[in-house]
Amino acid sequence: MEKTYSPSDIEERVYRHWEVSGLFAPAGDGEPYCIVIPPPNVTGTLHMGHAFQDTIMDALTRFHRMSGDRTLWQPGTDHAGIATQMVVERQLNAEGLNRRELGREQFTARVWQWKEQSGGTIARQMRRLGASVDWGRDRFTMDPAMSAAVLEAFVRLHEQGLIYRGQRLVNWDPVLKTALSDLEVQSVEETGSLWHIRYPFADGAGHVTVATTRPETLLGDTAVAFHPDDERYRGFEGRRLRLPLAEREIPMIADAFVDPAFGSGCVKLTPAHDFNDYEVGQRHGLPMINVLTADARIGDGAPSRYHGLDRFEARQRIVADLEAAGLLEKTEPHRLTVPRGDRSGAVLEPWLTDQWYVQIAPLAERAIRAVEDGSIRFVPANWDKTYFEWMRNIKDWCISRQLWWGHRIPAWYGPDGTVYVGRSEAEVRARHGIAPGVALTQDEDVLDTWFSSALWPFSTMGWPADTAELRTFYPTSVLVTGFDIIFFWVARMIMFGLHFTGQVPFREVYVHGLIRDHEGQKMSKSKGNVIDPLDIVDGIGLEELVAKRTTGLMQPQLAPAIARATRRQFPDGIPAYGTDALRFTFAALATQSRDLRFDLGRVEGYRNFCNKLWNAARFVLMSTAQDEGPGPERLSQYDRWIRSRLQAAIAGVRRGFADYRFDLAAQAAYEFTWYEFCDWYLEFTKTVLQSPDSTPEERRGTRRTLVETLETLLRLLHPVMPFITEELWQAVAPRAGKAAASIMREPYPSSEATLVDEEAEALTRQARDITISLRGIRGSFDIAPSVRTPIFIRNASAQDRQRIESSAPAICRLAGVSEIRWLAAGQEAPQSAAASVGSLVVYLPMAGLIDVDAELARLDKRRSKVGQELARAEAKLGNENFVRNAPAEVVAQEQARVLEFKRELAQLAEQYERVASLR
RNA sequence: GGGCGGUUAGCUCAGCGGUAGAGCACUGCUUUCACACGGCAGGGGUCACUGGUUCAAUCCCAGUACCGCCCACCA
Repeated sequence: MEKTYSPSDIEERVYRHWEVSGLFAPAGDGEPYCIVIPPPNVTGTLHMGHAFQDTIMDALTRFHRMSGDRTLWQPGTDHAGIATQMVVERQLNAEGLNRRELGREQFTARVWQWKEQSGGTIARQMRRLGASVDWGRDRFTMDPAMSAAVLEAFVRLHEQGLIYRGQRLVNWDPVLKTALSDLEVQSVEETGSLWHIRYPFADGAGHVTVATTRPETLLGDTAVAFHPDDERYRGFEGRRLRLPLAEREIPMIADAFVDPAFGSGCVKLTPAHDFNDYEVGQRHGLPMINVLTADARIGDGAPSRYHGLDRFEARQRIVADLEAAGLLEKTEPHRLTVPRGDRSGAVLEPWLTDQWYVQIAPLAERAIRAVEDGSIRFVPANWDKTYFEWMRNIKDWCISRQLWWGHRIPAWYGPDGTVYVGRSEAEVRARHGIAPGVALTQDEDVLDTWFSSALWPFSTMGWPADTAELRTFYPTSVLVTGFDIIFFWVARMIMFGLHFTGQVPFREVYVHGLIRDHEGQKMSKSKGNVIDPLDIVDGIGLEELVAKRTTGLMQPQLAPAIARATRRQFPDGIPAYGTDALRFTFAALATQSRDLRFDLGRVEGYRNFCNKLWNAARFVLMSTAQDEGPGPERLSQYDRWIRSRLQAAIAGVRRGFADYRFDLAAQAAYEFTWYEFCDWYLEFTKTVLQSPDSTPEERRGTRRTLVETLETLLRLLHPVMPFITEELWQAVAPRAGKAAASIMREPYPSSEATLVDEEAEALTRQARDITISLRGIRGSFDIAPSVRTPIFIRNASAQDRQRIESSAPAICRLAGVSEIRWLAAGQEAPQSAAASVGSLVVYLPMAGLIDVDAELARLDKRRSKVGQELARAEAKLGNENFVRNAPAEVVAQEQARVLEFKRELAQLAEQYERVASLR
């Protein structure tokens, strides 16, 4: 074995072995356990957030698989309608083409081609990250079977009256020329203007003033409203105004929606271009005048001199015309929230169109109840508040998109405009008796991508058929997701799951934080702070990294700054840390926080941990390469100690998994491995294995313990660090009498109470405390590690003496002790430095070497610390309320501490005097 | 406007009604036969602030300040 762990030699080979051995498929007849992957964009690449999420899902999957559950991690990808279509359209633009020229069929063929070409990236990345998904069940949301599920869901909802087509205001993206759902609208606060405009009365008697941030919509105004209780406008209801520029007459109306304190208390109403105005318009039966076209130019509803103007040009023109007419009272700067499309970034328009909607209230009601009654549990629990908040205010879901890439809406229109919904044109014709000669045209639109995503937990299992998968794995066990898609995805899966299957889609939702860069910034291409997870695994040179970050930018002018920052942060590029180090970092990062700062320094630390484990295994293998042959065994106190500590570590890691606290699980595993197994136990075993005094029985016991502890530890670590543990396990397991194709299906360790050994722990604790005290003294006097000295111990009871003698070889080895001598009461120690260990005093003689001042300073420091503690403890006990009210064991503990402090202080004083007398 | 978080060592974060922790960084010693991606020792914190509850508060409660996120129809 190499001295240094080299992940690149191992990972791909090990993964291939797992995959060809079919180890990822569900097996056995244990309790079913299932996670469906949140399907990433099929043409995308995995970013750090995916890698993080995949690590958690894989750790859970491996944990449950090893626990004997029939475990399925269901993989798949998403067609990502808008995102993918935009990418391909951009490709076309670069070739001087556009999708309209190509036509629908050719265009979608082109998208499929792009999907085939780039679709393998994610699978490759996931393999590299060690994801143990069942590749045999890989799904894509536009696979025939998935599409059939979408069709079925749509038709059923329609039949049940839960999908309807209607004309109403929708969020319209004039760049992408499609409707969007409320969720796809980003509210961005921006600086604009507030224009105060005079609307003259039709009878020429003065005017009212209205304030607006969107003067161009004036052309579509159909009323001006004020608050019914507003004294200033008492009796104005029904008065007619002459709408400037459009020269139409519009009424004044009263509606409680108006805030009298804002501006003049009068608001213009444009029911066709504003959601509020629309509602007021509905209440008052106002006409709706559409003045915008699909690409947000001024259209037919407006006076012809404005036709064809872009909305922002029109705004300038209209303000100028108003000013010329003396109707512009004033203009003020104004902060306002602007709705923008989350994909295009374009300012959205509320626009009157025909769209398909899901009537959401009946679905939401059940979905709320499922979380209220605990059928679904959020982890951390607080997220249910966010969920309820949204679900209780939810509105109907606009599901039609004016795109070509996606599931086409299964609706056909007859020549008279009648709408028929069905699974196919043939079905529609048959059901409605439409003659072959009558033309039917299918709806041009496709469904919102999230419509198919909402079916994912059961469509991947074969729904609407009643399949074995569905019966076995549905409801799935847990959904692992970021909080950013609770509304987009989680809520909709719950609604659809309950509606179509009558069951929740998952029992738990583990909501993790979002991976940000080391400064807490969101990782994004335009910020230039993106790290490809595989670049951490395999490493990347600086130039390549700079190139990666600066090519394909939407705003190429950012490239130099990004290049500079990258060169500063990674002057030598990124070294190859390996998958396990990255995965361990993710696990350790998975606190309950919603922002998780990713720092390469931590990866380095956990890479070192991998190396530590590697070398520990190397040591175990070397130490057990030769043995005494079979025979009786005897476990030393150290053997019993590490076996006992291992139980605590197992319990800690298991608790972490059970609570979705991967950070705590990682910490428990790390601390045991490094601070107990490596730092102490491996050192202890040297005293047994390298001492001529130890018996064959003892050697056998220690060798067995070394191997068994490491073998168990590897299984304990495997869910988080699959590669290194597999590689080492294959070497170590045979020494423990085990052999298997993989560690993957070996049982997950469980904590066994019978192996907890208080006596061995106490014994070892004492040996450790003595060692640590002596090292402290040696450290403060700069005694070279090679110098060995005798020590003296005072106050040892017969039991202490027996115990310490049994630990003597370890103390001698680890603390540079040549010999342990005992001081009888009243017997003087030679010139020494001293330390208290429980009731014992340990002396380290320093004949002639002792630095009197240094030792006095050291004693002083300790004395002041102990003195402070003592004062605090005594003050507590002096408080009679404490003694009366605190639990007896707390009081007793405090009393014990006082005794301990007093004893140590006395010893310190005595030692101080002895040392001082040497001056 | 509503909702939800956060504030603990230089940095990133755990923790928790009763002795304040880790990683990284820092200082000193150390290349002895698992590991220098190592070992040993060490420095560093009035746990944001103010009140309250309690025998006891970093922890529970209330308020304040600052930071952040989400939702929302105020022109």
